[in-house]
Amino acid sequence: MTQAATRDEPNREDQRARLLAAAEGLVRKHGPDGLSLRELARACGFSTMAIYTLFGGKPGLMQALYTAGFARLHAYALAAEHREAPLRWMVRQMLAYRRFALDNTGLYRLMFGGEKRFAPAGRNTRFASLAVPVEDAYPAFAALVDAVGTCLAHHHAAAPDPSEVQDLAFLVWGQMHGLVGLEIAGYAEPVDALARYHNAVRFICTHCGAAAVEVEAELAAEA
Amino acid sequence: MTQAATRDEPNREDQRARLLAAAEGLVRKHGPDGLSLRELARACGFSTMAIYTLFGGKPGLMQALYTAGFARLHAYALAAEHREAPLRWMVRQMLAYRRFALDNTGLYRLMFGGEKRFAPAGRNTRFASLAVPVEDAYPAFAALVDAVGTCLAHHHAAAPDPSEVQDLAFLVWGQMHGLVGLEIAGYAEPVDALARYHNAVRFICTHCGAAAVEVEAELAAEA
DNA sequence: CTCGACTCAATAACAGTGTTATAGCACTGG
DNA sequence: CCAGTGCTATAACACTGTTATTGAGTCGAG
Repeated sequence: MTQAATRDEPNREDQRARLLAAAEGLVRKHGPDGLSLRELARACGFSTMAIYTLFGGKPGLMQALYTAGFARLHAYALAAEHREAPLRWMVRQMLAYRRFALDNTGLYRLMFGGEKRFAPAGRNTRFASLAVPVEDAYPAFAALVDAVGTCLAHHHAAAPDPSEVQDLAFLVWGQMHGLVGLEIAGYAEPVDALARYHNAVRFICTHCGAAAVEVEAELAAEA
Repeated sequence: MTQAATRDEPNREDQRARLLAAAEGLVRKHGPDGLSLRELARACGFSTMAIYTLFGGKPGLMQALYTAGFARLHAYALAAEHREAPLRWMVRQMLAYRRFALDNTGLYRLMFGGEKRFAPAGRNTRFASLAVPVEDAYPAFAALVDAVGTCLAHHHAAAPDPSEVQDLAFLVWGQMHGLVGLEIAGYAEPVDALARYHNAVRFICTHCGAAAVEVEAELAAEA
């Protein structure tokens, strides 16, 4: 049977978690491409092979970091939720996105760097379920769509068209991702980047129908 | 004297150009991180050492690709210039940005991937002039500022505040970079990405004061 | 023309990477 | 208690960027 010697399951999960945490630290320090399996194994006291049995190799590890990153981004988005005040929700949502990116630069670059989604190199069949999942990004994006939709509905009389909400949410995502990406890549001093990000928030919120003074008040409240 | 044996200068420049072109091809195929000095040297018939004498090592080569990339982006921007019709200029400028990114995905990722700007690893003093030049990006950005400024001035009565133009141009850059980055990273099908990019063009141009039908006409003309 | 000096390119070596093959350990099921 | 199996550690392979060394070639001075 394949179930023969599963050993203690919780131990396996703990090891995975420890490796993932350490890997995230290394990615934070050296960037997504500076992650070395040997250094990671040394830092955790394991051998290099443990990573292969637990993740199936480096692509599997990257994949795990990828999904963990989107889970955390989703958590940031949920923490910013504020259904009773749609405008505040919107502002907090946008600021939370940038905060996530700046707090987790390594993960962010790994998620959006455009690597061909970590296709495994070897012929290991056990971890063939990798390579593809853009869908990990969906929950975080759905939260953004939610915020944009309620904000639009709150400031306009008629309920907005769902596809229009999707389109606008994607534009907002693009705006946030672009500014944050430029900031991370070093094309703006942090103070300028913050001011420009605030400009983007103003830009989008007023487009949603919010009054300029209200937006300013929310920005001041979140500062 | 240091001028002793400069050998034939044009030959050196030719070799640099050949290596750069081949390197760009490899970056296009394998991504910025998949560039191998040995493979590059093999493809050009040189030895690995030639890259060291001509570029000072891999960081120097990356740096050369970086500046070449921004020169080409600037060329795309200049080709989109259309001073007599500010709105058309604006639309063409934005579309040219995306076209550049899609035509030169490898270079684009190298330019905006956020690598710590190619600091040389060894203690080679001859190529110490590397690491820093964010300024390579300036000409391309200046062209964008120019387009945004004249478009704003054309659709508004009073001449716009220069700093306001700069801020808006940076927002536009962020919007373009974000959408293109998401597209390159695989977060949108090409057809959806194009439609959303068009949405961004509409969004920004109408914000500049252009009439919706005019923008639509320009988009149709450029299709 | 000849010879020293100097630059550059090619070979090979070093430290590092991901991955794989081989062997050994620790454990469970009978 | 023993066979069998999953997991790990050691070592090897092919590859990377970088550096040291060697050898070939060119230049200018005497």
